[in-house]
Amino acid sequence: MTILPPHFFAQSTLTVARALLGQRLVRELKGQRLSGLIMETEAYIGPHDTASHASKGRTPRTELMFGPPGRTYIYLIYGMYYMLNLVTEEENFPAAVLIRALEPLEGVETMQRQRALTPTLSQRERFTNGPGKLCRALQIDLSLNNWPVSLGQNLWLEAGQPIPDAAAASGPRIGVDYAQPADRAAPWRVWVRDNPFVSRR
DNA sequence: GCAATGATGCACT
DNA sequence: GTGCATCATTGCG
Repeated sequence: MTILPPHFFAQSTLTVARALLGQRLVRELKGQRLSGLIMETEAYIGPHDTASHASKGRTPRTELMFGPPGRTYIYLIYGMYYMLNLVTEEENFPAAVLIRALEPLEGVETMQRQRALTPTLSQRERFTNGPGKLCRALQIDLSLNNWPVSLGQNLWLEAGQPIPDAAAASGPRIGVDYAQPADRAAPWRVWVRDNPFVSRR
């Protein structure tokens, strides 16, 4: 079992977004392992990407995106969902990868319980197929903000299942209609083709 | 099947 | 006061 090291996240953001597909995200909760393989990510790159929070400049909230790679950037959206990002590239260049979907592997019943799903929504495909949903399922909140993910505690990544190029797809990001047209159209969302755990079924 | 909508807290003008 | 890197439910047909 190999924990992804800090220099993995120091690469270009698109490289990291692609390389994260198939890697295993692990959450340790009260001694129990919850984990899943990453099936979908999105890249937010640099100070001029108007889809990125960092395009507004350095603020207390976006400061982490300007920080060193290999840490989390987590924020609350719509008053109720957390988003999990991993900071990439060198310090002072604001960039991160949003984790959008997982295939749940370990702790599936715990994830289901934390999502408090009704029976009609109890398929495994629905537990973690969206950025807000996976944070709820893995109990990821602001207490994990700015967390170094190479320590192998609380939250980390392990080498998973390599995804061949033929199985990887890319396209425009989701939920960024407020961005400039060029940024809205940039194919910076990456996912595993025909995978049932990807968001927006 | 789909589109429309309400929930809900906080960063930022 | 405005606007979110979302999701589950409702109301259609």
